[in-house]
Amino acid sequence: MNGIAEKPNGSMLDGRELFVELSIPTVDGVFTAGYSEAGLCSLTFPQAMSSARSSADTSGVTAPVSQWHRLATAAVARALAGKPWEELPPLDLANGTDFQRSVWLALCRIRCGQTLSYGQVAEAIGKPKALRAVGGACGANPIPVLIPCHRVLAAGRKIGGFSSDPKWKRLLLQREGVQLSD
DNA sequence: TAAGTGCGTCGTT
DNA sequence: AACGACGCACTTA
Repeated sequence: MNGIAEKPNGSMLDGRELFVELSIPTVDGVFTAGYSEAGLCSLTFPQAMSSARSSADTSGVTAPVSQWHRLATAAVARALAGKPWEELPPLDLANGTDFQRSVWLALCRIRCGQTLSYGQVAEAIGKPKALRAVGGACGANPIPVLIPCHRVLAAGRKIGGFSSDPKWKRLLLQREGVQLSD
């Protein structure tokens, strides 16, 4: 399934824009990473209907993309092991609104094994009353796992929501040694 | 206690 | 104008 593809947000390529999808095989299934000319722009969890394709074949992509993909692949492996990663490729967050970007950046500052509540994230970006909108921005996170939206819990250390299967949120938190109240 | 209802709040569609 | 990956106060059982 590697190669040129449609962007996750549905917008078609305009011919000037680069977008490639490469697979990231892991112990928990095959993730899919999307790259633009600016960096990593999407990451999706293994699909229920997993494709037979399992190798990350970077032949035919530009040098920066293959380097970014090495970094992303290593980082995802570390994340799934519940450990902090060394380095990330540049993240292309151009899709998001200013508000969403401010939330996603705040999430990137939460360390492995540490969690914040939606309210605390809202405070961190200087909009203490926008806690509900923070949930919306988490749901719009184009790069889950590496932009660790799973480290945002509801008040009282309850699990809170998760756009894709909540089992991933529980799994990631458990691997990081985070204890939930429910 | 546990579970359910109502409402303030605000970014997004 | 309606809808949430929220949080709190306030019923009910």
